[in-house]
Amino acid sequence: MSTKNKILDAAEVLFADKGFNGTSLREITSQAEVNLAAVNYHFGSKKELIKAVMSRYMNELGPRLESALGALCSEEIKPNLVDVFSAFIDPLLHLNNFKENGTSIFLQLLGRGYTDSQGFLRWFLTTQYPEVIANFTDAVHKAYPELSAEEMFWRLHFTMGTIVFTMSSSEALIDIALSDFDRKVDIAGVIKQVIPYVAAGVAAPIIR
Amino acid sequence: MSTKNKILDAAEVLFADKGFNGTSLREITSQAEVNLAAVNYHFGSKKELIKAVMSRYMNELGPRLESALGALCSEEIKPNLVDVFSAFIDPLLHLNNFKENGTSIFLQLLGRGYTDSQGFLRWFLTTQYPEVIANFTDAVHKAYPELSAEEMFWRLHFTMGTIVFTMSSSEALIDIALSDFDRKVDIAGVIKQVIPYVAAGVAAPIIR
DNA sequence: GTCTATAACTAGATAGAC
DNA sequence: GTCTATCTAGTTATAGAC
Repeated sequence: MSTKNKILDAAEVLFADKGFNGTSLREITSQAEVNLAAVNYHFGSKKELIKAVMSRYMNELGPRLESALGALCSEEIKPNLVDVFSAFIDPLLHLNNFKENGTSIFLQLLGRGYTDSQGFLRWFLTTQYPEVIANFTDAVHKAYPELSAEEMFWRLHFTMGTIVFTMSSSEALIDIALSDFDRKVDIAGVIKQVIPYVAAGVAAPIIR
Repeated sequence: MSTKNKILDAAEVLFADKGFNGTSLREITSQAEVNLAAVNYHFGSKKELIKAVMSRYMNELGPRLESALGALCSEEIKPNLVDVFSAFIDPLLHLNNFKENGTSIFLQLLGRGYTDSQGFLRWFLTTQYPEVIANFTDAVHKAYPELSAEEMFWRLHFTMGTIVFTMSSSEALIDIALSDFDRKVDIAGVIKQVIPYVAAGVAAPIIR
């Protein structure tokens, strides 16, 4: 296993857990069992390392998400919103094959990127992967054409917030579900819980 | 104006904007135009300062929220979920009288507290202000008694996520609404947009 | 490519004069 | 209660030997 990958593997777990600001290069390199200087040698800077961590996941997720949403849009019959959100399940869970706890780590990273470092990751995703976002809004529009572009903007953002925030604290939620309700859930279980919620939210009556 | 309050006023804005980890005591004291050592003199540590910032808001919000939710629970007729969530509007907007942009700042701080510093603020709120949470779950239970305690737990967490995440990035959202849709919204407008969404989410059909 | 050593800087916290 | 000066420990990043 290469030094570069050792760094990426250690960094993503620490970033997901403690945020980008909250994780030092020293923690990463000692966890990865490589020399401190290796990060700057292989990636140039901490910021570039963050981009590399996210890109590795996006390159895995993006094509699968595009084809799942694309299939939904090209069907003859109109999809419903639960179908649209359900299209995310397989691509997201596939990240668990790519990497242990990959789904959970990726979604936590996404949440960190939105709140840490004042939205630099939002910029990164929207400029580097705009086709994923376009695919999604197309699918939602097909499922719910009455929704205006502005309403769509608001509701998609609320949905993003729900998912990302839930996943940022998914470990705590899984612990609470076990201790308070004696219910053993994993990340797939959390995703299945959240889909009816966001689908209903997006489909809510429009009040003016 | 006392040094203590000057520090609190400067700290809350910086914390909301850049997170707790992302804000140094040096930034706070220079913004507040007080000496660096004053934070440790008046608050003991950075962590205690964070608690003091949150307490100032919670002490303002808590009683108003309790009476608004209490009124709803003591009514003869069953409230609906939109009423329950709408009970938050006045107490939250009242924070704007207490402090310029108080509503926005408080909700951003809440979001920071959930994601920064590995949930220490969640612990702080649930242990220091449990009656606010109990009031809310009672009101939701009265509006939607079919929801099991476990479903309630999940959906209230999703709701918290939606609100808090939305407010963390409310400035960006308000900018986008203006530039892309020529719509001028303020923080009250964002709250009114989000209520139908979360009410529908909480009221979503239960799938097992 | 990988290492040690260290530069250059920033963090939170404190001792002690006033 | 407020200041300066400083301590200790942390940070990212780099120069240069191997």
